[in-house]
Amino acid sequence: MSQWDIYNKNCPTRLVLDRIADKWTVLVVGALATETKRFGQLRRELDGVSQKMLTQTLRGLERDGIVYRKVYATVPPKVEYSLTTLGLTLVNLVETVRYWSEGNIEKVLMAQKRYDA
Amino acid sequence: MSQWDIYNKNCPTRLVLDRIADKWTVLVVGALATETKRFGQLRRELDGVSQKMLTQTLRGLERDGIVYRKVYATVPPKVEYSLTTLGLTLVNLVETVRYWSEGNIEKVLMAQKRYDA
DNA sequence: TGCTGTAGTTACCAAAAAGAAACTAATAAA
DNA sequence: TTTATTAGTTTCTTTTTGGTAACTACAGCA
Repeated sequence: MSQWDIYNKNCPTRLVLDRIADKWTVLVVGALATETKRFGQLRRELDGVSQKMLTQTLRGLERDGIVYRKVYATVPPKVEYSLTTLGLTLVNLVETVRYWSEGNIEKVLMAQKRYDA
Repeated sequence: MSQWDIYNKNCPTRLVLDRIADKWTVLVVGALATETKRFGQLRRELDGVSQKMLTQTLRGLERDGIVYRKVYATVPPKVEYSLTTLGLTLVNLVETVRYWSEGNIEKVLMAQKRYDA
């Protein structure tokens, strides 16, 4: 039993919850699970993400020590993103989220149909 | 290899991702993991949730077949919420999220301090 | 000479999310 | 007779979010 409690409004763990219970976070961490990738690669992979949202998400993850950002001082710029040790501990979690979503979508869609009727 | 791909913008699994990669969803499912609860109980447990957000979250989860809502036609009203079979398959996932948050908050806070300096 | 490519930042605007407060119904208790 | 109770809904307002477009640097290529 720790001092932290996510059910308490003022507990800082709420901030962590906000970060990882986030669509783009799940997709970014999943995309970086196997290999280092450049900004443009991520942008293309995360279909539908805007440049702004991707930058924001990556900055947040970098700040939280989940993603490592390596900048090459070249022109045109080159920036590589990878998971930190801490970030790697999230991989299992986000893959479970993905598998759950892809594995239960049919049930969810059926439930929605039933509800809407 | 299924027909679903969460990395595709138009894939309906994105909707499921939006639902479960959500702060209140994580907390609600966690709160209902062990027992059926009434609306007011949930409201008190989920510190900081507004009535409106809780209602919205519960409706969404009910629509997706994750939460079951049982209404007693009494006055004052009584409504009980519980997890469906589908909802129960989410319990492990949301508990992992909670444990990760509570277990890594210190590392995250330290990383933030470093980044902000 | 001028166009392309990369990984951003910034400003602006529209849309959506979320908070606050007021209102409901019928019964039981004070 | 008034009041409290429960689980909402509704309206209004504020805040946050997110999208679009414009701008940057400089090397390489036609």
